[in-house]
Amino acid sequence: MAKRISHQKSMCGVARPLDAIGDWWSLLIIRDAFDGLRRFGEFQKSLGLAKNILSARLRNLVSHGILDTVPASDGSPYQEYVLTAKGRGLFPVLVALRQWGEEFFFEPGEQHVTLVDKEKGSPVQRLRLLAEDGRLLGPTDTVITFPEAVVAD
Amino acid sequence: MAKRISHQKSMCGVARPLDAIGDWWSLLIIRDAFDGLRRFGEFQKSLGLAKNILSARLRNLVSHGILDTVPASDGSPYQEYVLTAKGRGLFPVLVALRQWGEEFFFEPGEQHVTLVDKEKGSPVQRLRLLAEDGRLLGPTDTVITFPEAVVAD
DNA sequence: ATATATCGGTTGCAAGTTGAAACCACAAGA
DNA sequence: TCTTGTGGTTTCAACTTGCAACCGATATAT
Repeated sequence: MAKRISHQKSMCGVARPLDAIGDWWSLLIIRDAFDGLRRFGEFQKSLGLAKNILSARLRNLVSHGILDTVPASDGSPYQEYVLTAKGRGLFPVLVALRQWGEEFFFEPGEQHVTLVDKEKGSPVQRLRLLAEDGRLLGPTDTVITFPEAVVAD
Repeated sequence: MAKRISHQKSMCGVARPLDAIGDWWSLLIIRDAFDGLRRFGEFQKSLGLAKNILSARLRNLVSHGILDTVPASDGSPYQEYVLTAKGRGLFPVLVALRQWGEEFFFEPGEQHVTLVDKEKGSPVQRLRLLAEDGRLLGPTDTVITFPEAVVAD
């Protein structure tokens, strides 16, 4: 089942997540879980994937601690799949992906749903990456390394 | 080559991106591109994937307008792969994934590289999602809909 | 009691994808 | 000339995907 990354060098902070959610369907399952879906059949109907695949994906997500199975909630003898804290931690990933999709994958003017602030109904801002001192950071302003203990400038 | 999603409902702002970068390697290639890698051989050495796969992935990324091929830069008769604006737009996605990975995929105390502010060398803050009026938003504070379509309760 | 349906899967199998290794074309160097 | 390095393509066995059929447990209808 595991995609088998044999590469140590790649097992960085980006590669490890991909090992858990790096396939196509998993993120869509998680997105639906954020939307409140919990039952096998709900996911299957929403996503339209084959049941064996859904079964495998759910099992994989549970084994990675992203979803958890809880006995039931409404009488039925089945289980439900709910996001763990780790799973809920994927919220920024979904938002980032969605914002990128909205910016580059829709024609200007093409009608589509978007992420809005529930309280006000107004669109959210873009995700922001801030430095420790509050400066807004872009791709060229960061580097991947061990944080310096340095304080002096 | 395309994973062929036939599901209209799924072709939302999350699914469209996944159609372009939804496989395991593509994001790692893009990550390396952010790190300054440009040449076929550099990607191959860094990632350790088979050359045919790399070739296919690069072609796919170029066809999606995420990478662009430029003739050469240092005399060699080959081409280089550079991020387009669309590709650079993936920066928040990578950051989100990395921050999630750092939070949940490393033992507390396990040594690992992280994203730091290039200027100061200090760790960056977590990505923030802000409402239009500046409130910090979490998973339960947002909903996916058409903007302004919210009904008062 | 019997038939039927629904839910949450598993199993079988055909088709598609992946990836290691071999091969190829071109250019530079010895 | 022969060798090395770069940037791929081709080949082919192994693996993954996904449709469809099946299964067992409950629920509902007759």
